[in-house]
Amino acid sequence: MRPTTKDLAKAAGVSLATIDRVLNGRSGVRQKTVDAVNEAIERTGFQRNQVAATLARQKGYRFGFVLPRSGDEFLDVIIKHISEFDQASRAEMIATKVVRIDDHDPHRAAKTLSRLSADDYDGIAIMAPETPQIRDALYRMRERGIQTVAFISNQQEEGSQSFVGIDNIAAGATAGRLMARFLGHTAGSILVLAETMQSRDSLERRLGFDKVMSREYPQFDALPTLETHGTAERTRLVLANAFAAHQDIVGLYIMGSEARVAIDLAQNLCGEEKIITIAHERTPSTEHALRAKTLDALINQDPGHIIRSAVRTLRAQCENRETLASQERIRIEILIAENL
Amino acid sequence: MRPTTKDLAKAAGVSLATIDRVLNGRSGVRQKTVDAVNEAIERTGFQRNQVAATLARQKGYRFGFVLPRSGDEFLDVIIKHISEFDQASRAEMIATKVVRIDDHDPHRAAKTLSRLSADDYDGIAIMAPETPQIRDALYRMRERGIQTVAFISNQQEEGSQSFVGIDNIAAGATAGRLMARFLGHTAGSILVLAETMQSRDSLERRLGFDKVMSREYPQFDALPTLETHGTAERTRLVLANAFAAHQDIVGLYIMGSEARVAIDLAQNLCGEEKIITIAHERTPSTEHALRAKTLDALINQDPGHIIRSAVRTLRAQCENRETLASQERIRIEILIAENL
DNA sequence: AAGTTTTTGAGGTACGCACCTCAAAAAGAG
DNA sequence: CTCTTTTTGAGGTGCGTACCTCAAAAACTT
Repeated sequence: MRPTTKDLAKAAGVSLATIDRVLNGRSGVRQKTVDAVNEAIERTGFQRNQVAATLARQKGYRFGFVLPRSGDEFLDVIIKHISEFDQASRAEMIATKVVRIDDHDPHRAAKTLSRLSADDYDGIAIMAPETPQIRDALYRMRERGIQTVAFISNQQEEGSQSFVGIDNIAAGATAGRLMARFLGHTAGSILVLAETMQSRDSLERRLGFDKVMSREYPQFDALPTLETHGTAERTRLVLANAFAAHQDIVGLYIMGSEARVAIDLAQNLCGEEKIITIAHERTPSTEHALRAKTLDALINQDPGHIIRSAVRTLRAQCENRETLASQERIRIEILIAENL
Repeated sequence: MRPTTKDLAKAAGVSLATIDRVLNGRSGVRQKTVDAVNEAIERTGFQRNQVAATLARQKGYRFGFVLPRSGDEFLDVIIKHISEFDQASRAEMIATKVVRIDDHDPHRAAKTLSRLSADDYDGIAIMAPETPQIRDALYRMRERGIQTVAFISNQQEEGSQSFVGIDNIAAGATAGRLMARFLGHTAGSILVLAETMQSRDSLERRLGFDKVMSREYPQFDALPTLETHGTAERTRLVLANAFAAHQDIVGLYIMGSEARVAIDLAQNLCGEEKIITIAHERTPSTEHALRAKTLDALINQDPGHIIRSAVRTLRAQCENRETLASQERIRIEILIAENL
């Protein structure tokens, strides 16, 4: 039988109340006693029964997913998955809610964050660009006792904060390698498209892409990143200009998660010769393009896994546990028509 | 506040005892009453609190993973992941154990299965070839009240039993498409290797592979499947013969999960011209080969996901719940050096 | 040493459900 | 209508932990 708090109390030679104080980090316990209890935990191999703990807490766990207000197709997919998860996990006493923030105004975003109270949220997973305001807001949030985890968009390297999502440098490198291999022996220019190069994610993807292309495939010329600013008109404009300026375009790498317009457009502009097109994130339209062969490959991060992983991470933080890093690494998925 | 059993009792106009009887499928309740309770469940939106239920059950859940005794590298990976999972989920009152069966002797295997008691296992996930004996043993097991789920190796189509794993036809097609795209404009013969073509998994993979190759890439000649019987000697023999008989080999597709020997061997036999090699399942050695560029792509099913999914499925069956199919579909992963 | 503060213990209640017993009520049989 | 069988209700206990209160003990202060 696994030891319970009662057994632990006996083993440590203290009372249940003290065990409770130590286990839940309450004050008023001498360091000496804390050490004795921890020693007993080690010795007996005590593990808190999370099932009973969750039940006793009354309120299960309430997690918030902080997402940008303005969104692309991928965001819709994420939101759908969050609500699905919410449904499925209610029986486990885990409630998830989506909170939208103004992604173009860091001050307003930070203000929204500052209004999130520990009375309503045990933790939040945030997808937002890294700005000083948001960084500060997150810091204060943690001080308020709300756990935080960055997801999809990384916040910073410093490791002070956990992150759930893919390694974007590796994702870019993956795209680069696939592009080169699919192109085979041909040579020419490759277009790279992003919503904006302000975002760290795009920068990292580009970095990874170039690392592979420039070092190993000199026959290709990866052109400077074109910025679409997320609008259809501008996408049209920059793509038309690029095709006019370069006659030898053989590939298109769409780094942003809104690929719809670009795929359709490139299809028309490229003429007879088909170009290899690679995009990110599985959405209804990229999926359709993949099936229609207007897209050759998709680099994807599974929304379901990301969400579950974010919740597991937040929960572990709430319970002061470690997570198995191996279980939480989000895979960089390569999708083609056959493995959708 | 979510309704509890108490609320449900009031809503249905029955006592807690009756609610308990209905919820846990005990006998001695008139159909009329059962219907009334179910109607009240619908009406109030009652959902059993699994946290409390698990706690009250005393014994958490005990699941067995039935694996073949003779194993390859992939099996080792699976086992490692199961024990990792076991560690991590003890706090959730879920215990997992590995049970080995004799995969070459269906009768002994069935006998081992018949000895598994409902007193020791709430459910089992089985990875085994489909034979009448095993099918029967599984049937009887379910009668004994043990939930079952097939994993990795499918048992049958009939849908009477749940399956956690990849669609092997699609996996084969994925391999085929990648093979063709990586080969580009070259032409020639492609070797296909399997442990045995007796297994349904290999058959399905071959089927998918051929579907893509024969229909869309007539320039390639996918040779008949070579069987290695899982031994290094035979692998050496069939490969040497094949390379001797065909001078135009450009690709190698290894369908089994023991790729080590074949990769090394093909590397030596193919001479100057590099051949495109694709294998299944991530293991230390396929991972190494991928990094060393002696392997071009890997088709993988994530062991961690499979195991978690199998457990979620078994648990849902124990609790008489549905699972979200979308959450449980195992992805056919494409791995290259960049997205390992 | 007396007083003050800090630390600890003993005991309780609650969470939502499973599982048990026994008696009472309802339904069916003759 | 009585007798038997089936169905239902009332009540209890326990799972392992969180969280609370109050008093007692121990540790410092002056």
